[in-house]
Amino acid sequence: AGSLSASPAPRLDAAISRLKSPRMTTPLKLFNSLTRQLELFQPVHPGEARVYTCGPTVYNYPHIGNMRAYVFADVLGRVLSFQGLKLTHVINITDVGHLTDDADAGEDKLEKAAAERAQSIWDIARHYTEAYWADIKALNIRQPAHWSIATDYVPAMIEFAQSIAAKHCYELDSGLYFDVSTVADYGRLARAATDEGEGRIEKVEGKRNAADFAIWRKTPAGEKRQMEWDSPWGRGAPGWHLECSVMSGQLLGFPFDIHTGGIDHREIHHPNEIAQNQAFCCAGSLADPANSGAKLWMHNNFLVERSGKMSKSSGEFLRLQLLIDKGYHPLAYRLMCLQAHYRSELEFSWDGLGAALVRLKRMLIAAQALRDQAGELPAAPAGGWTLAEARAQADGITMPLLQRFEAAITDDLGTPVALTVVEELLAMKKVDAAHRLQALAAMDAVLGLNLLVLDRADLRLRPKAAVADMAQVDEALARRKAARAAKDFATSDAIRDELAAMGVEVMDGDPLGWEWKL
RNA sequence: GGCCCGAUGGCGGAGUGGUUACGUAGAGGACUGCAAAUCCUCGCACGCCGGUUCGAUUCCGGCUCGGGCCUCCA
Repeated sequence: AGSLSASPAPRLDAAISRLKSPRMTTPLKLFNSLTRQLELFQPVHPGEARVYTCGPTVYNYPHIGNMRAYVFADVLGRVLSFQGLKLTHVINITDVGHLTDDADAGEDKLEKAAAERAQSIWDIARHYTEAYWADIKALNIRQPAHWSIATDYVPAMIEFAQSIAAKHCYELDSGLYFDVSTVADYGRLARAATDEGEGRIEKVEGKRNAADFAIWRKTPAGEKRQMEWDSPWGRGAPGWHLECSVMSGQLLGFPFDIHTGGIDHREIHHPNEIAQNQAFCCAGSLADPANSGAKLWMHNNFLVERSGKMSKSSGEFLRLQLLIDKGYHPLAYRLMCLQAHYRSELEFSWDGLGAALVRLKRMLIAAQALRDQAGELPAAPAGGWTLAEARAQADGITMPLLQRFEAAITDDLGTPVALTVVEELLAMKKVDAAHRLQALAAMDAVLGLNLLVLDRADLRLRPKAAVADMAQVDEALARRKAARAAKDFATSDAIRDELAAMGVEVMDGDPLGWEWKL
């Protein structure tokens, strides 16, 4: 019903204009995967924003495509903070193993990795958690309020499962299963995931519906796993959908504002999470999906490669550390992500990453000039810049730019357009440096490119494959400098070739002097 | 087989019913002993066929091609 009645746009506009008057804040529009529409963000708790982000399963290194999800969630969090909301962000770490093949059998990924490496499963999890956190830091992703570690919540998961078991679950030999027919509107997020039969879901004997999923996985008789817990349904491990429902509910309370994750989760993991939330919530099976757990579900699209989707199972994959080893600053990758809208697929290529690096370099050069010109910036207010504060500091030149920046960023996180506003700001040379620097600080608080902190020289990362050591480079540069001073250009040019062979490019007219060639 | 999405300049990537995205690459200029870097300026596009419209890259339909999910995956 209502499919051809009034489009949502006028209602949205009306709501926006209502909100606009009292405060100066630009209303935030976000795309809700549940309704597949832009919606006005209205916090569950006034003045607050509570966000849950599906985090990594730590049995392997994250690849840069994984990291796109956290760059996206970080920008979302920064925008919410920028709006003056008190942000509580949770990212989970799934250290309970997932299974290697179908949903209900097969090897546990963590157990498998542990066996292959002859290490404890806990060591494996810690190792990859730390690798993930290193990437988070390198990408200038802000620390969430909580990193929720799944294994810390197993008792809570059992409790949760017990509370829904009678009405919504049934037990099989392999575990406790959730009956998706017991909740209203199952699969609304995925759109028509209720179809049965033709799917490729492997049959589990006894399942009532093809889409039913495990809440608790029993350890097969005679086997012993490194990670297993006692439960009313026998020794085993929680199903992975359960983890997110429990941790988000415990740390943020139902209902909370926004749940984020990769677009792949829209089809299976999140519908199942929603079903669990519905079962758990007071209204039980009839609860509206949109009111049971998160109000708003947001999904970032994939980073893709010509060879297809980056996959952990396809062997070699792109790690952030690989980019760094090749001499690309990690924030160039962040910028690459920001250049595209989070809901669009983004094509990865080394050329594209190089383009982002050049762009970042030029932005930094301009930002540095601005810093030199403007001098000390007044300290940022406690808790960082908000829109209201940035506007209070703005003048006739920066105000319109700030407004355009806000318009872009509050339109479902329009980072590509927001970046062009930053560049416009930077290009207005010799005009009102102090105000421009303040505006830049506010904008960078959202984008997180560290434009006020990074030095251009920070981008000069030595590629791992570079053959020359610094002593050699310095020595050659010194010799060349002497030759140039003596106007011995033949020698000078010969040394330049020598340096080029070492992977070093000289730049005489540039304060930096030289650069590694990528 | 089911569900869904996309197709924009060399590459990446926004947006719009009638006018400029932007970045990078490329071209020209300034600077430089030369080159590079930097700065300035400039070209370059809207998959195909219909329809709606005064007008469509933008809306509708079809086609072609590409991709995703349906199995752990951001």
